[in-house]
Amino acid sequence: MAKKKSSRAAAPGEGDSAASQAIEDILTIATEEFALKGFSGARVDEIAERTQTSKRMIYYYFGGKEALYRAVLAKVYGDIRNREAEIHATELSPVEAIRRLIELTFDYDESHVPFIRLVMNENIHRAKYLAKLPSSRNVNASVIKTLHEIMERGVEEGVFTNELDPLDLHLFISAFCFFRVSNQHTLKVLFGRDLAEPEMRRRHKKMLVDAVFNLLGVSAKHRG
Amino acid sequence: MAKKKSSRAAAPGEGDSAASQAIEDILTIATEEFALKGFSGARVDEIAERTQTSKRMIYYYFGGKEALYRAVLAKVYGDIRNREAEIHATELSPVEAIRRLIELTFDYDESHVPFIRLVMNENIHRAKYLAKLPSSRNVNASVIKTLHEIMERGVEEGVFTNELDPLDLHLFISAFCFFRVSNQHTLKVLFGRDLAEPEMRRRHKKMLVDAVFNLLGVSAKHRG
Amino acid sequence: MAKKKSSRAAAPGEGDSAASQAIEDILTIATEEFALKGFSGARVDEIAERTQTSKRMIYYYFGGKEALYRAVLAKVYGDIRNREAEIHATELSPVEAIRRLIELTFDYDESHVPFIRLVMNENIHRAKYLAKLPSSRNVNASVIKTLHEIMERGVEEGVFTNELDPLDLHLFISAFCFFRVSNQHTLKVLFGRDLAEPEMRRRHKKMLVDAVFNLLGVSAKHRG
Amino acid sequence: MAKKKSSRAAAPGEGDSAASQAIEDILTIATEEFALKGFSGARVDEIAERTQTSKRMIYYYFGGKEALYRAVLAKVYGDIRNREAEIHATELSPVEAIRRLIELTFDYDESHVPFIRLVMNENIHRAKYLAKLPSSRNVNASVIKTLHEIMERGVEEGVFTNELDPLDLHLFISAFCFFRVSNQHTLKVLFGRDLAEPEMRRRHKKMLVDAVFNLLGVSAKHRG
DNA sequence: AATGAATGAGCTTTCATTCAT
DNA sequence: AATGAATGAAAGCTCATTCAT
Repeated sequence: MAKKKSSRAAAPGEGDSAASQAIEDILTIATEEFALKGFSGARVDEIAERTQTSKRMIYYYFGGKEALYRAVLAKVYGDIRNREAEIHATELSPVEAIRRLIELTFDYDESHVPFIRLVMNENIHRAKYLAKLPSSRNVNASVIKTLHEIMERGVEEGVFTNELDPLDLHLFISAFCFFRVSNQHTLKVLFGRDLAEPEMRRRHKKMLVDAVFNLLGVSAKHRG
Repeated sequence: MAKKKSSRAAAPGEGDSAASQAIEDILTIATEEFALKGFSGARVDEIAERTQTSKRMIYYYFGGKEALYRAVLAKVYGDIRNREAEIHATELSPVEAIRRLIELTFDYDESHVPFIRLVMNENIHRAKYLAKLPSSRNVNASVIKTLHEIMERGVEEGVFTNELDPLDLHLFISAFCFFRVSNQHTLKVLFGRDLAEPEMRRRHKKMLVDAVFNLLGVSAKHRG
Repeated sequence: MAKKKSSRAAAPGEGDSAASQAIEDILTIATEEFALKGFSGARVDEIAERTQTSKRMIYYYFGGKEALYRAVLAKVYGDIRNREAEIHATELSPVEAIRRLIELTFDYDESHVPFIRLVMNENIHRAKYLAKLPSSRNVNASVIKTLHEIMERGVEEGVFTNELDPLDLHLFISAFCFFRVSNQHTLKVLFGRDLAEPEMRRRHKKMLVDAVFNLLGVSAKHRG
Repeated sequence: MAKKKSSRAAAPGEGDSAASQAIEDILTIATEEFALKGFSGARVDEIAERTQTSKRMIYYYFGGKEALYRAVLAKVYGDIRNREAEIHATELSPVEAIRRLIELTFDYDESHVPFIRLVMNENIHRAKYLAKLPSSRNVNASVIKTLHEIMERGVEEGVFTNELDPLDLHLFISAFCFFRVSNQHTLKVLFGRDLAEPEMRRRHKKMLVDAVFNLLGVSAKHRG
């Protein structure tokens, strides 16, 4: 890599200097390693080896294994906001917004295995590291707000005939989407079925959408 | 070598000798430690220290850290069968059997946090150790059979107007029950709510039962 | 094996009781293991496992690893006497006696690899254990005496025109016979040749006989 | 990983940095220890203790006990080349070259006990580690070539009237020189004689030279 | 006389981290 | 600002041996 760059400015994390690139590189590899092996299972040596930089740099830039792990956590939790922004709930009918939200969650979880695994790992550690993140508190508040808004509209329009706690609904949706991915390996061993089978995927997605519409009391004719 | 010892000593838990007791003791503590810290995070030293026996004995009885972990895994997965036996599905009406099954799963997961955490840990390790257990394959096959039998009866009696894949339904139920416990810590940090709040527990349980009855097409009058 | 024998007499090592059989069994396996891995490399556990008896019995009968090793050493060094008895030097002409001695040594070493390896191992340990054997001192004295007697006769008869120190000659013969076996593995790696090849064997044997006759000043016509 | 380090660090001994010195230091002590106790008998702790560096450094520089042992092996086998270079066979008459070669081998083996012991140890391990050395194959090929060249010249010049396989002759010479050192301890115990006694040394050396000249068919007048 | 169960001591190895420039 | 070299502490594991009957 570049040895000497005269301008070494840029706030940590956004610049394009050699340093920033190294940081990005480390974060990418670290995300994979922590997701793959968990916090205790991951090895600083191994992360360093897969990186363009040296082990020493990890300490230089991040301070230690835990700090690196926290940086990884902050990154992946930050990425979720992008998902929610994509819903554009206000532009859709309540029914479509819900359907969209579920499908997005379903697909996001399935395609972001490292994120799922990091969350699992956090729970193994009783969210110890997540709790230390300054950004952690309000990360998911927006989902709740979005859900709340959709449900309010649905009730007003008379399509949702059942009121639910937004958090309950969020958990209900998240649980199934998350579990399918998080527990795929034990499920594979126990039942000999791969949850990624396209047919099963489709069935599961539909089942979840149906279940949510049922809970919200959406009549058949309103489901489109 | 150690394998032979292990299989002989740790065998069916009938004995009550001092050895059997020590083994039981080790298994109990090890279950807690592995559940608490995961496989990599748990320390043989620490398990030994909390035990009546010495670290050396763990190697004597089990052969190594991994073998001990596998014994723990075998134990907790074995315990699940007891839960299922408690359902007595055939003695109940289909509706009651389903309700019973859901409530039992809900309660079991909530009251067996170590089991939940061990399963999480297994998934972190891509079910590597579970796959090595000779008993792993048919552990959960019985749930599927039970579910299948209940659903068949429900359809025959005309109370279930919707047919579902038993595995799909099992996953649907498991996901919510499991997720509430497995992800309780990140959820607590993110939403500031404790999922063990009695009110929320009740609401969640009811929500799941409702959702399943909806999926099975059970009319309001048949739900009791 | 037999569990209880009423008569438990017999001095250690010669009787035919169950105990004696067990001792013999242990000695046989121990010889193999010590020859294979050396003193430090051999494992009491492994010896016990390959034995009909238990590890505990090794301590019961022999007292410990070192004592067992010494017993093995005593046994294999004792066996050598049988070799020398087979020479019947006095019944042969000096030339034939020498030839016979060399060929016997050559063949014995080649066919008693464990013995060779135990001697190597002893030298690794600076003959520490051999020195502790009560029988060690006079073990090989007889070879020297035999050689001395043959050479004396040869000189008297005028067939040996050169006088040699019997010990020197013994070492000269032993060295080549021993080395071919003891160093066969490194030689194989270094030169890619297996010293057990029949042709090479024959050549080596002849070379040694020739060399010794030369040293003893045996003229061509007397060599037969 | 460590392999990389090892091969980089322990590489051609040209460097004189602190690291190189530490490596040299470790290698020296390790050579002694492995020669003294064998591979299994030697303790990493003990090597470290006798070293200027720590046990940890041994793993840092070499990667493990086995790797260290292999490095030791590579070093001592490499040193032999220096011996052969000293012969300057081509500058000597065939008779003198042979004499020189024998005397050098005789003296080298006697003054390099650790080397002898390491070779013994390798044979205990069936040359397992030597076989893994990339340099092992052609180490001794040159001796054979040298011998071949000398013998060819001797035959041409009419001083060697007997043809021999160079490898056979090499083994013949090596056997005696090696055995005198390798088996000195058991021989001391068995015969009560120290092979290092100056008189015996001289006699043995002469005996070997004589024996070889005899095998090569060198007449008395050509021996100088 | 015979033995299953237990174990202290010490082994090799690994880990995240910091020194020194 | 950047880094190669070094390391204390502790991890998992193995060994010959002895306890208790």
